[in-house]
Amino acid sequence: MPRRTKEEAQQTRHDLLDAAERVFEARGVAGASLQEVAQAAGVTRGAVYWHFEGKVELFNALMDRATLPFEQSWLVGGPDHAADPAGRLRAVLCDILRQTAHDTRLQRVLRIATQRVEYVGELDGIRQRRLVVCDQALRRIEKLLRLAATGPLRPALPPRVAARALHALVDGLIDNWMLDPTAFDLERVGCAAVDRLLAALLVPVAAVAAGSMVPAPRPAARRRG
Amino acid sequence: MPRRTKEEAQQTRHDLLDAAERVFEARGVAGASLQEVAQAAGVTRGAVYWHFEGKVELFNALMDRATLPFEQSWLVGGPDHAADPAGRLRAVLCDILRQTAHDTRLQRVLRIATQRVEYVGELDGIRQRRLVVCDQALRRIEKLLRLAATGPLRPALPPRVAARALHALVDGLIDNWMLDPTAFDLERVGCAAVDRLLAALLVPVAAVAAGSMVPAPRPAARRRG
DNA sequence: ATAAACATACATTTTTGAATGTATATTACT
DNA sequence: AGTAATATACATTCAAAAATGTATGTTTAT
Repeated sequence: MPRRTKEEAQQTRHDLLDAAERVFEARGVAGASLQEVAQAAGVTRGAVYWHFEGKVELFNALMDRATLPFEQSWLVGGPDHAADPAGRLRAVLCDILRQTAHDTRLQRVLRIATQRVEYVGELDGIRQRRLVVCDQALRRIEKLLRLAATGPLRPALPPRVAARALHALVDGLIDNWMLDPTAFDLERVGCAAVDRLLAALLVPVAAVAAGSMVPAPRPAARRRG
Repeated sequence: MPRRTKEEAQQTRHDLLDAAERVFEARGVAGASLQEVAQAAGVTRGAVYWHFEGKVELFNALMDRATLPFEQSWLVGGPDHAADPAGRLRAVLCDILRQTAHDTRLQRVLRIATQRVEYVGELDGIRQRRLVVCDQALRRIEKLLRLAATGPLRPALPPRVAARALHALVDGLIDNWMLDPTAFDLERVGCAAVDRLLAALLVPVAAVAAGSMVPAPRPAARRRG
């Protein structure tokens, strides 16, 4: 009994995206058939092909719905001009960890993007997407680091390198936690780790003048040991 | 013309694993057909089904060949009882980064394991495998941290937490670099980041007594704001 | 001679894309 | 306001391709 009202049609589209999330997480993007997705949504394949060109566009629409509001809330919004940019940076990074640890839907989409899809062919767009988000995050972190350096703090590394380190730490924490969420407390352990790295990256001017506090790590090998 | 000598048969098996590496990287594990793998190895599907039960066992054999020598060289071997455990820890972590940046075959297998396979169904064994390696690495790092703490250094965090942070940093660096190897210099940036985090994790006893050097990061929220 | 090390052929299953059918909202027209 | 016309929102059906697993054939080392 087709031709529901426009709102019902949009509801069907929404249901299809929800179903796709569940099916993709359970069976993988390549392993899932559109038959399974349709069945999980309570419709037939005809509805899928009406709303989407095929599996690729369905997947992209799924990622759009999940990541578009995501990016804007963190990477665009935020009064970075406020005082205490170091504290602001810490808050931003820890919020990401906290949000990831608590938001079930976010976890599902993250799991699909990192463990349930092959970055190949037309689905390689997911890699491009991750690169864009990564770049935005790096810019944001670097900007806050530079702002922090205008106070009584000095960066111990070039801001770009320091930003890369912070981003890699948060990314690695989330990745490891997604492999086994029972392994450790993402928010608690993660925030502690971010605190430590931030402390090492933004040192008081006095400490910089007196030399770094590194416990005698031999300098990086230039060319030969 | 079958039934070559035993060595030739083993060579065929080896060729099949090589071909699988290339095909899996190019088309993804789910997206690749055994026909393509056989063709890339210069044989037919009959040879594949003779040497392996199917795609799953082929994939597992591929991972075994790549990761088994890997684990033993880093996680088992190594005179950790030597002096300067902090320097030893730094060397181990930076060696991982250096090796990853230079070993093309390692990169290919890493890319397959992280971007070319869906962690689902029978292929979910790859997740278990990553968890085992992760656990071994954590133990090794934690052990070295404890050894380092017997000297004039004190860990600024519980060793288990500190080990998790170091591991996540290295893992995140490698993951980000694998997304776009042209984005930054893995060895140089990575070693600098490891140095900084190590410096923050292993602080001189005097600094511990005087309080941490954190630039006033508000303490992690306990329960509510 | 026998079994290993493949190649070849075949039947089955699964999925896809498209084509077609159809009932109902919506719109244009009066 | 009522009604025909049309586009919408699906369901159903179908043909074709592709991949898998197996069964069987063939050659050669031992």
